[in-house]
Amino acid sequence: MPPRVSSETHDDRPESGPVDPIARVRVDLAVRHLDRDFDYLVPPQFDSAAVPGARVRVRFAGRLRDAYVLARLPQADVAKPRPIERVVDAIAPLTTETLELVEHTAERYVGSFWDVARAAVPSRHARAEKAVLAQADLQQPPAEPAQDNNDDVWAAYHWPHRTSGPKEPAEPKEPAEQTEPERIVWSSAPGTDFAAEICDLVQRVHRQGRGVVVVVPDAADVERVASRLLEIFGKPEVALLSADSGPERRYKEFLRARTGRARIVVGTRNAVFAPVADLGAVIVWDDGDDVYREPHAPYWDAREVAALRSHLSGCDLFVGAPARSVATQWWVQSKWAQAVEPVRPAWWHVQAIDDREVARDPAASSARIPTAAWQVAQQALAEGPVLFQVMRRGYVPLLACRRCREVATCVRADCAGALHSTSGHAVPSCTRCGALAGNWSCRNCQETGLRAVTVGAGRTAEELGKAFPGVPIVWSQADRIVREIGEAPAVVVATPGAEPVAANGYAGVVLLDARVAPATLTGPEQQVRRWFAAAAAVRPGGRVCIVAEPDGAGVQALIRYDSRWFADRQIDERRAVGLPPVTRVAELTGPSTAVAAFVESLSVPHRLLGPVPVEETPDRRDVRSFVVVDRRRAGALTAELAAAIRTASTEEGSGREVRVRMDPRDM
DNA sequence: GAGGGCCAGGTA
DNA sequence: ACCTGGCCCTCG
Repeated sequence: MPPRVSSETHDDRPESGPVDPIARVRVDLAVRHLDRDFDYLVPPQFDSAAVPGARVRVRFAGRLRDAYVLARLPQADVAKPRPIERVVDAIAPLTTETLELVEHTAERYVGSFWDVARAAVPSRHARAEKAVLAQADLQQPPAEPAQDNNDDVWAAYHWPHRTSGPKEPAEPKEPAEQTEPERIVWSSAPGTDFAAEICDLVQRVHRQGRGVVVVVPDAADVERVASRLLEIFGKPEVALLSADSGPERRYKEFLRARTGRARIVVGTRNAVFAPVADLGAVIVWDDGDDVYREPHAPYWDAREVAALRSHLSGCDLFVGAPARSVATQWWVQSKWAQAVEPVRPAWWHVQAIDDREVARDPAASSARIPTAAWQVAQQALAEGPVLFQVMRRGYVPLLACRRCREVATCVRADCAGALHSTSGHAVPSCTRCGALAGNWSCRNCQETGLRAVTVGAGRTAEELGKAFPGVPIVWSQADRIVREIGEAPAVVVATPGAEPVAANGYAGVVLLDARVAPATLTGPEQQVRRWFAAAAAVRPGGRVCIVAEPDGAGVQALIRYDSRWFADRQIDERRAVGLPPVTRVAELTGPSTAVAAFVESLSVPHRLLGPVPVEETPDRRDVRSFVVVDRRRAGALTAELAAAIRTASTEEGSGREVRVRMDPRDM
């Protein structure tokens, strides 16, 4: 990042026209080699509005384009800069702090400034801006926050530097004071409420008079955390940034944060960039969730952006999750962050049922649910609701030939989609084209009978309903999610992430489909994360049962309630094979010659994995390669890849089709 | 990416 | 002397 002169350093210049008459801008152009600085002249009428972080219209190569002002300078690096045409907003969307964050994020992920800025700033809405400006006069002083955290929400944790709770500064920090930011990762103790913990952290930051950003996986979590915060701080102090609130509302909330009216921001992924002045802390909840990876280029990761923000701005960072992620445990190992460990309560008990015995269990009424698990559920149901976690949604998501066990495919010759069945009496149908498979016969052996390969939540719910007559059955999965249930006994069947919140916790939790670990890099970590998320929803004294071999590392971690230990083991394994987070990785996808040319251009010492063909693009012959480097060389790697992208952008050929993804969550 | 300048080679 | 096409460079 080139050093930049800020306007503040030139206050002592003579009073002749605007002090720094030049705006260094980044223009919104779809071409990567033009993602660099250009200087424009600021006419006097725009002097006060064209500040760093402001959006302006400029003439570039003869056409009007949007641009962000990065800095104001006394001199341009060209003889005759063109003037800025106009300033777009009454309120500059970015602060100097978020501007810097956007730039560094683009650099880290080998992306363009505008691709990141588009994620950081919601689409402009003039009416929303007008409304926020109109509120300026009738702004009342913030209400005194209600103090209702008498009971210590951290009672079940070991904090590193005191008996409980984050450090409490005696007096508000001086802005100039350079104290080492506090970086904390915590994993939930069983039966605790993450929303209460987050609220406590927010209150501590707020008491210092500083702003705070809370990032959670989805809109439902925003709702859950915000409802508590609104109760404590009142509506004006809290801004909600989630995609499903509509463009006007969203931009309004964004500007309430930007103008300092709301000092607390709660939102999804993109909120990690929220322009909060005098930011005291960023709080991220459940960083292991894949939704933190932006699906569009340059594929930034909100957890890493939060870390970058803490690094750049010196704000505190709190990352919590039901289970320690490998990434945050790496922070702990490298002393970048400190861990807050849950204290395993005396009542914690996990029964692991070896599924090798399930097959031999004559009393098991389902091949999947051993007798011991039925008994656990039966006992717990006398006390309250019981959660069954299953991996697959639907009824029977995958069918196969009864005789030869070949996966059953669509009856239409031109469609090779797999068959599934949506209920006990429905005709199987194709998952791809929807065609009914009433007259199916096996392509391999002509058999017409089908058998279930996997069992979904629906079928499990049906089986459990028969087993526990009179007990209400709740079936929750992504497309038919149930958010909350009461404290009455109920059988709850849910897929990971769709577990309803039980009013008083679950009396029992049964983890099914736990036998096979997915064979991907982060598969075991994801699996453990799902188990902990469900198991931690058990109420004190409740029972947890997992159908898996008890000697697996993940199951052992659950039994000991020690996800940190599991993450440490994962890091050991990654270290042995030289994979992230011990190393850093760039994933290159595109036409094989172009990917090869990119790799060829690298001078940084690296290890190459691949290329392997990409299955997702059957129409094209794309390949994927992974460039693995020592962590210390990651900066050199991103710089060289950025140079390769710029070069390819000016050239003919397929180089422009190469996609770079830094540090993918899975490989 | 798109427009403009510039040189090469062809045409009146 | 003038047109045309292709290449490459710049764009502030």
